[in-house]
Amino acid sequence: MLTKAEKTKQFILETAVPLYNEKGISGVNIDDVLEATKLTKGCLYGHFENKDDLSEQVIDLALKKVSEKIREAVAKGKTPKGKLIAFIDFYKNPIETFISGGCPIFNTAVESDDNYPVMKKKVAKVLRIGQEELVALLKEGIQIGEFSKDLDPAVFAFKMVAAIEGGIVMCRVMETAKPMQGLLKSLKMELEQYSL
Amino acid sequence: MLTKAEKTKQFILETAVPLYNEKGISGVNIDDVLEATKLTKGCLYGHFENKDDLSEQVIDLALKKVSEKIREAVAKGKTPKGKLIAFIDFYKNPIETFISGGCPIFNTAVESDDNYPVMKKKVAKVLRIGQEELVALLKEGIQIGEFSKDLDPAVFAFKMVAAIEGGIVMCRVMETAKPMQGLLKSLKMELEQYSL
DNA sequence: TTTAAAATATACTTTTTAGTATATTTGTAC
DNA sequence: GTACAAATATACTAAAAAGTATATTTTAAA
Repeated sequence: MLTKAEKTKQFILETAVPLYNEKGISGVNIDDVLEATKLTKGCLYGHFENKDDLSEQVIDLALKKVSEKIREAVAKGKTPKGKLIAFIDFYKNPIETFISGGCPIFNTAVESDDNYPVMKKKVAKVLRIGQEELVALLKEGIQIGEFSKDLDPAVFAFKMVAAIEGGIVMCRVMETAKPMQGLLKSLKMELEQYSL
Repeated sequence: MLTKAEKTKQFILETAVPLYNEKGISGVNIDDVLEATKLTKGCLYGHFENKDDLSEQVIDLALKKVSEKIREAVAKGKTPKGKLIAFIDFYKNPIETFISGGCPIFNTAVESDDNYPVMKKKVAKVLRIGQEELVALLKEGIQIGEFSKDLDPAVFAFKMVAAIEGGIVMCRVMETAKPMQGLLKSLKMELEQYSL
């Protein structure tokens, strides 16, 4: 059973996740977190060394949550092709995202790039593992004869994620989910072209 | 001729552009700008009302600079297809970008999304106009018989920008320009498929 | 060259944010 | 139920950042 302290800490992290995803690491301040949790400084600093410590654990949780959710979605597909389509459909709605504020992987990637080397490493790892999993899926698809050998797994995996993540940002800023539909359809068509 | 004050103001803006692109709007503070320009507060506040005013003008300039540079690059292409290939090649090197710190359009898009409505509008406009220009180029290509009518201009324009911008972020975080080459090649191949 | 206005520098105040010392409350083992 | 430790709240200090008043320097017109 979780102790009261562990529960509180988890509550703080869970509450802070959307806050960080919306405002960014530099944009969040401690008072925002206190306001959102209705807790006080004494309490917060009882669970975290300082703001950096909090930020790191929040980002960790955000990355973990979204990674797990995507894996869950992908797992619902029956074959490699089905799994890839499930992946493509994951961010069907780029405005109302799983964690409010867009994709935490990408948000953190952009902000950490020149400023937060520790976070940057974390995101890089998530992206790298994600790419490896997608490549493995595409290779499996080729092996079982679902896809043609002309399909380059590494190139397609990268293109897919880059386009989807880029598309999310564009849709959010332009305040329309519409182009996303066309994009996802186009990615599926591309996959279809390589289908046997 | 530019007065001294105008020169100084331009100098501040030009110096601040890469700073903002690297650190983000929330991440930059006035002292960073003073440090980079070797100027003093009195001087800076003589040219800008406050930090928001400075930020807005810096972002304006960054967006203008990158837009112009892209237009220049595209203009070098002879036909619609040539122009599109020039566009695709623009961010060939996602690590050493035109303005240090990645693409200012995307960086600003991500940060402004939930925090800076004014900037968000500016980026949305830049993206919208960019899409319109690319769509026009693709339509022209279809009209003059360079591309097949099966090519959907709006979908392809969106996919292209989303993939490139997403690819830039991924490459930067993973610290490798390699996947970008595969992506750009793949986008060109896609264009080739629709070529007559 | 003189001089008045514009531009810039200096030295300050204010505000915001992070962090801490200590008091109070709450949970739990006895 | 009591007592002790863990958890949380209060009220403070410290640091960082923004912003301002005023002095000094520079520019350019007369």
